[in-house]
Amino acid sequence: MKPGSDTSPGTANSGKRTTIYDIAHSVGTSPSAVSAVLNGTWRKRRISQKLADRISAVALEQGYSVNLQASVLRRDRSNIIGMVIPKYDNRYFGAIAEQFEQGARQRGYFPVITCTQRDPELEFEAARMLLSYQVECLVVTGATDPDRISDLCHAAGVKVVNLDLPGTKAPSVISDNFQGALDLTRLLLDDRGNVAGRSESLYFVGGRTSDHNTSERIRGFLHAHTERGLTVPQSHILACGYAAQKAHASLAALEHLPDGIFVNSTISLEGVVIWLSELPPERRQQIQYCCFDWDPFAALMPNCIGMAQQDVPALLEHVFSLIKTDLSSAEIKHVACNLRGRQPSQHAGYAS
Amino acid sequence: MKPGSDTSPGTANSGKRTTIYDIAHSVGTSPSAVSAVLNGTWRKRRISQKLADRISAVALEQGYSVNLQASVLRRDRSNIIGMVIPKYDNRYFGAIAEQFEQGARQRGYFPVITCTQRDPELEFEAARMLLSYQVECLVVTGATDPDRISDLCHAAGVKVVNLDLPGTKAPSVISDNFQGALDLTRLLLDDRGNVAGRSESLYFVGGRTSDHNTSERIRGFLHAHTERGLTVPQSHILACGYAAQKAHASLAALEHLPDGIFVNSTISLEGVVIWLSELPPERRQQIQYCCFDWDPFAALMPNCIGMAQQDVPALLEHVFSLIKTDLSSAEIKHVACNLRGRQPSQHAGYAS
DNA sequence: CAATACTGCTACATCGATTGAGCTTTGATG
DNA sequence: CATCAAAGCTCAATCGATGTAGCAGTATTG
Repeated sequence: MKPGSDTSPGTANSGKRTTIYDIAHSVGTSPSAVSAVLNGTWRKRRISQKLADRISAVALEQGYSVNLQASVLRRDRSNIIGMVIPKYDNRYFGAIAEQFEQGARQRGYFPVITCTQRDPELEFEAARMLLSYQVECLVVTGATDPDRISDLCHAAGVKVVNLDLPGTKAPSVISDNFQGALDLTRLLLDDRGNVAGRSESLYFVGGRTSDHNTSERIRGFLHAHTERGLTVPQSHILACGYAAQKAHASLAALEHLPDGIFVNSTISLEGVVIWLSELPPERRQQIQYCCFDWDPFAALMPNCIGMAQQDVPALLEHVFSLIKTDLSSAEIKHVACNLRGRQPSQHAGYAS
Repeated sequence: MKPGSDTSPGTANSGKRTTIYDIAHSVGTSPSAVSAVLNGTWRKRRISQKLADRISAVALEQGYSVNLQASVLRRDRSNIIGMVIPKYDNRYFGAIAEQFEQGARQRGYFPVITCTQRDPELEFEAARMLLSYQVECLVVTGATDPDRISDLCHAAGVKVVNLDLPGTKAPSVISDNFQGALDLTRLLLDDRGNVAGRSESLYFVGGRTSDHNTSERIRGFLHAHTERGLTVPQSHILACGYAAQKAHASLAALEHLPDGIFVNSTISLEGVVIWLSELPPERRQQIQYCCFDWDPFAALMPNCIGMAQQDVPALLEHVFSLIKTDLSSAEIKHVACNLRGRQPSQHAGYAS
């Protein structure tokens, strides 16, 4: 008997958590036996059913739960899988976090997610912290500088997968931003085609040109214009960052109103929608938009003609299979988006 | 030198993570000194600046990071603060998770959040798991059976606070659901008052009568009717659970259309909005609704006349102050909601 | 009845970091 | 030159769980 050798007077459970030593003491057996019984390896360690039952009973009665810090320290595996994510409070990242947890738990991992507000320094610190907690694997989502984190993980011998934004030093799983943006832009151009006298280029709002997703979406956006013989002036690309306020400000600064807007994310869309709501109704009704990402309410707003929903289950499926197979090839896996156009009934009603 | 006594040939960093023993070996000093230097206690342990510098340099070079499992095991404090939350993917819980993390980090804690899909068994298991990771404190959010978890925590000597749904065995911080629902219902009744020939009771959609929040909101809903001399028939309370599909189904089953709906959460609202979108436009325009909880897009939908936004920063402020002061009195702290009515410009435009 | 096999358990080293209790060495003081 | 203090370290126990090695007993076999 090593720790807590003080033979406490009444119930063993006063103040401190019960350990296998306490239980061993109560039952009158050894800590090894208690450990074996409580972690399920007791059959192959030839502990009798009788002793096992007594130990289980006492453990239950004393409300024992393993100290995983000690357990993980001793074993080689921690079973912890970490995720770094920029935000929780929008549908896309919320769904990623939620489904990641589910998937991890199903596969026997304990998921720990850290939210970093798109702050590069915090991203890096969070990754360090997760490594200190001995994660076996790290999923880095929407990081501004994934490669720096990949280096950290490689040094520690920890698997990394990038999700949503690609890196060059670890395998990445991302949406097919080009194709999604292309489809979405076509949808918007088609819709506008129904209205006579409009041939100007659409506007692109939100995101940063420095980030891979934004630049790919812009490429899709431009391509859809090109294939119809339209040119997009620089002034129509408002990659003002993701924040709602910035999108709002960019639109408010325009000299004349656009008739169609490609919104780069639901975060930016919040600004767009507020801006729209401030316009006089008759002007507002002329302005259609589409948005990359999906939100159930945004999808039913009057001026929304379509959204590109990223396929979160498929993205995560790929992440987990990469983790299992341990491909460290830094390849990029593209996953198609689901194009969600407006339902006919909505089109007829809501928008009119 | 205890662990890893094998003098590796080339770089120390081959396969395994570097430990203080590796660094001690490289520098030619003791693990104690390395530990002291790397955790900042070296000044009071009288380690020279010179040695400290050498150790730091080697640690950086070898990409060392503490093994927190070992560190936490040894110290009495883990600095981990846990949260159990039902979902991430709606604005309310997303905001809670995100701001909880921020607040925790600011206060020097390491936050670990677990999402339990409103499954009572998973809630309990998740709490057990967090206890196993030696959390110092647990915030239980929206749990179906918070008292069971409180018992568990008390047995382990861990502080608990209930958030969003109250319990009887630990202090709770919740929104003032009665007042919020009362205000919201008044808003909706006022709005309807402008339209001639409507005097029927509103409908209440979503949630479970067994849960505290729902029953308080129903109480507020009923009170607002009573104070205007209106009676609400049982058939107008559709507490069908939170899921969007259930709300949709309940409304679809109605014999004639309601003219005003009180929606119990944005999750239920998703179903309501889809149901609305399926109605012919002329019927749809007659139906106004309000919703407890807030969502930036939902707030701007044509038929939405107001939302009650729970004050997440204030809720969390109370949670953290409870944790600090350690009041184990099982009191319930009520926090007022922000009533967000529709802006005039929206009213005029979007809804018409 | 000795040799062997098997059952049922315990002892002890170990994981990596922390920390109270020393143990040298240097410097200052009487 | 002894004496004492302080500076600058190292030793070794410890946190709780795990698992290998091994020790008693009992049952089986020749």
